[in-house]
Amino acid sequence: MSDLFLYNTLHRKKERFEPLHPGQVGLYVCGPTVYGDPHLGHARPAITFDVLFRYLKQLGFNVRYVRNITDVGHLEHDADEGEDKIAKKARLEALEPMEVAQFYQNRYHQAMDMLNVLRPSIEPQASGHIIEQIEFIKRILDNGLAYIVDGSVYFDVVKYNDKHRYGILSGRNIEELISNTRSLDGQSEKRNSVDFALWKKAAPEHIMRWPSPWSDGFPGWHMECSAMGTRYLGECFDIHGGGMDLLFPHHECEIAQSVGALGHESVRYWMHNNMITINGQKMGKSLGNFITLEEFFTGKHTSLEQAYSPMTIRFFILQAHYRSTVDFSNEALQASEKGLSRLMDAVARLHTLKAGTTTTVDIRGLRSNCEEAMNDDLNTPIVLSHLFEATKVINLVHDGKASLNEVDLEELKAVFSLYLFNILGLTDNTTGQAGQTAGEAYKKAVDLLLNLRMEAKQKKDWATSDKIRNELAAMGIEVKDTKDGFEWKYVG
RNA sequence: GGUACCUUGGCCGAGCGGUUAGGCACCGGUCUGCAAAACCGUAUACGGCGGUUCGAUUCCGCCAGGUACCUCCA
Repeated sequence: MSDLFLYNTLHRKKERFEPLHPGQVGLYVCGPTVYGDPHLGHARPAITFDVLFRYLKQLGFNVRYVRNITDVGHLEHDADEGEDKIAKKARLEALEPMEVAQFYQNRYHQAMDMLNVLRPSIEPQASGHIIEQIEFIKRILDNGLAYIVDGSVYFDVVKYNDKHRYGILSGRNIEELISNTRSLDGQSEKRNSVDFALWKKAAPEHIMRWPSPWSDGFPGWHMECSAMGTRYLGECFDIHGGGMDLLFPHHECEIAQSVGALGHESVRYWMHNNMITINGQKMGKSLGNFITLEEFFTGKHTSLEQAYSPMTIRFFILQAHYRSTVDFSNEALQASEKGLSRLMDAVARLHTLKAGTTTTVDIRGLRSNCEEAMNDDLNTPIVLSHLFEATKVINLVHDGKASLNEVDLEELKAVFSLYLFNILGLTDNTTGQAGQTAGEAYKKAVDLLLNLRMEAKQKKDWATSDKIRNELAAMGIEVKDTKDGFEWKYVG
């Protein structure tokens, strides 16, 4: 079996993945800031790293997957006044900040569950790790790489850059950054524009605040990931993931903080998923062009021609490689919906196939082809293309135009189950929902009706036969006639 | 302005120095009481101009167009 290669943003190339400790993988991914409804942009990293998580486990690694919940910090852009997002939203809605954070965290979990994204091993909240963050800042201060101004603590990027290189991840150099950074209005306590806050003193009206050696305040933008990553995965760990938009400054600052506190880098492989675009432009909160996941699931958004199921969204995302941008459009989503349905129909059909005495089509390479694609930096579109090739085989066998022996048939079932369900995490929610809730009795009832229809057809009683089909269709049950019987599924 | 990336057939989207990606749509066919669906099959491509090479969509240069980051953002 070949080795797993992952694209490491730090070195801008694919590298063989070798964990720090054999058999163990530490994975950290930047999670959501819980101050708004989850949108399509949130789905991409969640699904990308969900697939990585699933695949690493499949490879036999013991994985600890940490994905944070940002419920404090993150200064707002016009907020040199020192107001953070959570607090601002809370005041608008006259709620406790933690109430707001909890609400959106729950919403996030709901959406992710629907997308069949597995929960991480640990999901730490920034607000629950203020002590760790303070300790982390202390270490940076002890190393002389931060300074205190009126109760706030800033990282001294210029000083850091004397000994280390600030910009190794994003490929920027500090001189250009200094000359190009727009000077923000108002006071700056920072010695240099490139410096960033480790701790911010809270303004009097600021309600999210914690005591610290320096002031009552809150941690800076980038601190939580360094502190919590170190806490749960150690001073050095394997993989850190997140969206490409976090590459700079967020991840660059994390590196500086870690080196500043620990004396060495923490992360061995940096992975970044690309953005989802809408009309060629990034779908983002700041641009106001995002569509929430709930809007996708219900179809209630002016840009949407219809509702799209969570699995359609998941499939749509997996059809592109995670490092490419994906352009959203109704057309593309509808194509995904049909493609997914074709795949799922084939799986359902697969379990009705009877083994033949001989095998006339070659499916031997399927498993290794899928594995090879996954090992090549998680090339999920290629995995899907192989599964579509196998779909063709299933259909041929179903039509009696090819046959598979017992061993090959079992292999085909095993590979589909492994890749489609376990690794890509797709589920069959077209037939699933009604079938699962109503159970076997419901299925048998439909089968009974359709058997009656078969009898009517044999008597050429087209009126009865059409009536059964049409009324079932009205209830959302789609009937397809086949050579020697029927197939049906609930389409809602 | 700085940095990085992208440009593939009607649409989406992989990939690679020489061999069919795949999906959706289209067209042709099979099946069918009808219809729908389903299934099978064919076709269409690599932004422009140069260069390297026996050969480039794939490597290099230039040009055009686009995107992202440089400010919170997945």
